[in-house]
Amino acid sequence: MDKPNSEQFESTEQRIFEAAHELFTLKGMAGAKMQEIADRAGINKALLHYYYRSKEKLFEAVVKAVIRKVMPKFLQILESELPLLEKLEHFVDTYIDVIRQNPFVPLFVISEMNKHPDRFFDEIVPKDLPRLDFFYKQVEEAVATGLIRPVAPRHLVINAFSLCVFPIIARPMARIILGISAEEMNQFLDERKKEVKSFLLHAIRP
Amino acid sequence: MDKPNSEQFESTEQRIFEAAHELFTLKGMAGAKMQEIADRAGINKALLHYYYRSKEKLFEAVVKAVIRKVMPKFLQILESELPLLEKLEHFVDTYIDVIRQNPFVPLFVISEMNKHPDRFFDEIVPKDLPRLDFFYKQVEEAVATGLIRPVAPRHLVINAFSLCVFPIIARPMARIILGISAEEMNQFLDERKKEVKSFLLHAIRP
DNA sequence: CCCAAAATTAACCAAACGGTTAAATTATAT
DNA sequence: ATATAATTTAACCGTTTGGTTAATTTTGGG
Repeated sequence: MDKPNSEQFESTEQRIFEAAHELFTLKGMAGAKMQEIADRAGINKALLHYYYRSKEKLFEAVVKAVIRKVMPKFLQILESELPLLEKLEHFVDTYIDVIRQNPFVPLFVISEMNKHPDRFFDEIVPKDLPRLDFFYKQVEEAVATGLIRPVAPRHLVINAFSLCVFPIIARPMARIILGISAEEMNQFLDERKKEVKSFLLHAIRP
Repeated sequence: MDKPNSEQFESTEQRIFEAAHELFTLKGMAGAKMQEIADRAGINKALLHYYYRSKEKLFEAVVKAVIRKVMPKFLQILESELPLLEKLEHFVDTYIDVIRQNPFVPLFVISEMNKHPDRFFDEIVPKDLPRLDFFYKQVEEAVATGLIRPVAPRHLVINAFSLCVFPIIARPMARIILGISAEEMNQFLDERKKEVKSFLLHAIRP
C-alpha cells in the first residue's frame, strides 16, 4: 500500500531537515518548536529524536549545513580569476539574486552567530574557508596601476556585502525609512543590482 | 529601613522595563523568559504581570519605546539644514557611534520586524515619522548644480544605512569573512567611520 | 494612629515544552 | 516464510513556562 503522504521520494531524515531548516530560519532556535517541526515534516515527534538526538543537535545540523553551503560560495567568487571590476559586478549580481531567493537565511545566521559566537568559531565554521588573499592582492595591484583609487581591500569586501545584504534582510525597516508601500519596495529591490554595481564602481574609480 | 537593593532611585516599573529591554534585545521575544527578566530586575515574577499584563504587552512596550526613540533620531539628521556632504558625514559619524554603543538593538528590531511585519506597520511604528522630502530635494539640487553625480536619492539613503549598520550587527560574520581576530575586528570597526565617509563621498562625486 | 490603596510576595495552576518508552509496523535478508 | 533489524507511532513523563490568586507588606493621606 502506498502511504497517503505527498512527498514520497525524500527520506524521512531529509523531510525533517527541511522542515527544521524552514522553521529555524523563520523563527530562530527558541521560537521554533519541536512539535511544529514534526507537523511540518508530516511525522511523529519522536522521530525527530530518533534521527537527531535533541533539539540542539538538530539545530546544529541545520546551521552547519547552511553555513558550509553558503559561506564558501561567495568567498569563491571573490577569489575567482575574473578581472577586478567584472568580479565585483558578478559578485553583486549573484549575491543579490541568491539572497532575494532565501531572504531569511542571512538574518538567521547573523542572529544566531551573535547569540552564540563561541560555538560558531569553535564547531560550526569550516576550518578550510577560502582566504581572500588573491582578492586583496588584486585590489592592491589595481590601486598600483591606477585602475582604481586607493582603498582598503577589507573595507571594500565588507562594503560590497553590506550594500547587497542589508536592504534585503532589513526590508521592513527600509520600507519604513523610505516610507513606501510593499509594491514600491519590490520595485526598489529590483533596481538594487544596477544601483549597487554603479555605486560600488563609482566609489572606487580613480 | 532601607531596602538592601542597589538601585533605589528608579521605580519598579522602570527597572522591569530596563531588564526586559536588555534581555529582549539580547535573546529575542521567544528566547527571553519572564523569570529571567524578573530576576534581573530584582523583583518577584508576579510584578511583571502587575505592571505589564502579559509577556506580549511587555515586549510591545519595549519594542515601541525602542523604535519611537531611535528611528526619528536618524531621519532627523537627514532632514536637518546642513549642506549635503557635511550632512552625510555627520550622519555616518553619529550613526556608527550610536550603533557601536548599542550593537544589539538594530538586529533585534530588524529580526522582530521580519517576524511580525504587520504588527509593526499597524501598531508600533509612529504615524508621524519624518518624511525625507527635504533630503530628496537636496540631493536633486546637488545633482542639478553638479555638486554630485546623478544618484537615486532613496538608494543613497539605504546605502548610507547599509554601510553603517551592517558591519556592526553582522560583526561575527564579518570576522569570519575577513578571517581576523577579535582585536583586529575592533580595529577594523574603529577605521569604519573614516572609510565609510570616504567611500560614500567618492561614490557620489561628479 | 489608623486605615484604605498600592505594591510585593509565596504558592500555585494549566498548558506547552523537550524528551522517553514500549509497543506496533515495515523493510530486509536468509 | 521467518527471524531480525530498522522505522514509526501513541502514550507518557518531568520540567519549564506564562500567568493567577490570595495573602502580606508598604505607603500615604486624614
